[in-house]
Amino acid sequence: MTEFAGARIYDQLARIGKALANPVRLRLLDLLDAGERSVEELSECSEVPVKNTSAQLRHLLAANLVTCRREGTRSYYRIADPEVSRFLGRFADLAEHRLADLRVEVTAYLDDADLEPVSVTELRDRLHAGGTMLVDVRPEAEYRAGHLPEARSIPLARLRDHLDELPTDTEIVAYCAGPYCATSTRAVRLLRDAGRPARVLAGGLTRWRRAGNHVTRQAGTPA
Amino acid sequence: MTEFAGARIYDQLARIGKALANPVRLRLLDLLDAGERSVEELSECSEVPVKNTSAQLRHLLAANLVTCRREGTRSYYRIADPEVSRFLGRFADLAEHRLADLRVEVTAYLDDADLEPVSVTELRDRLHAGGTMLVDVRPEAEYRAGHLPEARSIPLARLRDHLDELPTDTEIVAYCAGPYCATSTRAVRLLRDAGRPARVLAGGLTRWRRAGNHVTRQAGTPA
DNA sequence: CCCCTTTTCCGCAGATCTTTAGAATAATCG
DNA sequence: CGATTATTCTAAAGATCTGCGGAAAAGGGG
Repeated sequence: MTEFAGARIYDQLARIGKALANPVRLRLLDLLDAGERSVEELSECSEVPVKNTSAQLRHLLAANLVTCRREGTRSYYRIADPEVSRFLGRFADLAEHRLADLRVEVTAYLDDADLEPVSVTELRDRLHAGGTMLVDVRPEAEYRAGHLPEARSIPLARLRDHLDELPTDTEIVAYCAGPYCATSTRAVRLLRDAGRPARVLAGGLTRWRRAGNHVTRQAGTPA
Repeated sequence: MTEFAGARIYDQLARIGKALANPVRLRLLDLLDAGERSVEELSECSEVPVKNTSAQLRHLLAANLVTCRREGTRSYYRIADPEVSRFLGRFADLAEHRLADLRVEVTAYLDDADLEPVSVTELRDRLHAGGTMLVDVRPEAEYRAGHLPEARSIPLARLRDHLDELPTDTEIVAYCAGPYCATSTRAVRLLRDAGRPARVLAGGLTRWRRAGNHVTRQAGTPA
């Protein structure tokens, strides 16, 4: 009746939808959103067998959401385009907005209400004003792949050994990968137990990036 | 490694993705984006059997993307939230941006390059300035469900009979449902053959709405 | 109450997607 | 050139989704 194009156009649209229809692929996209990764790294981070990771990455490649670059014996994947990155943020926003279950899962998992999360804008103001120490508590490899300006890398696993290097009078803000990552929450609990005034960055690196802020890459890491 | 929430959070996200992973569902969402519809209307417009339409609508309902309202013996579905509508636009933008195949399909199907499509912003300026006649060429039922301000309804099927009411000196802009709808293209060809200076509105009602412009609803049609 | 319309539920056959094992490829290093 | 490592390809079992026939709700209207 409305004389729409045949199924073909909607088949094409559905290719993008299908790419987003699987939890493993969404997880991989979120990981890639933080920076380029090899298959093995992705597999390790997502706790999905390498073969399966590779298979799902091929789906994402087919949907043109990621690109692949070979270097020696390994393949590095990355988000194809900043447009995709922006879209992922909107996708997550919609999901959070529409799915009550998701909100429940997130708050139950993160459980950071008492840690006084710092918003991205508030953090930016604080960094500008000075007097705040910013700590990246992710594994060092992730820090190298891209981190907040002025952030110091102290992976959660090594945090306890570096306590004496942290001030007791300056506020510490810890962050990790993304909005569904609990590493920074754990870090802040540890810091508070050690008497440090610490808070988490709400939404982690992902939300920082999505707000359009700059991310520092280690020299040598390809742009 | 990164201590992400278990699969649960990504399972929830994937619920939205799955809803977008099927061409029929995407088509239904596009139809609903133009206004509330009953199952039967949707079935007719999308050329999908009623049973199947109903089944797919239940999926969308489960994903919380649409809502349902019963009136007498029939069910009316609609987009759950303007947020969803906005998201659909972004989804289509991403698809068009990333999928070369989609662009090919669209241009091959619409084939309106020679019809000098008018952009939404240009149309708004023209309406403001006056001297442009705006015609809605969709079936009358769709016009009633929601149309552009100042638009006159002349369904494509009846256009030939109403030619004498159309000016020969004022530019006519015709529009239909959405970016993948060819009704307005046909209407403009017909008008041009009849010596009228006509152009199509690029993206139709859908793009007009997505640009945040007002849509007029007939009295009696529930908001 | 029965009949009619519209929509939904049930269930099954066929298609598609996911996961993983095993083989193949591709690059690197002795 | 053979051994090694990282990744992809192939294939197949299992899970999930889709489309549709038949039947059941749920609301009118006579």
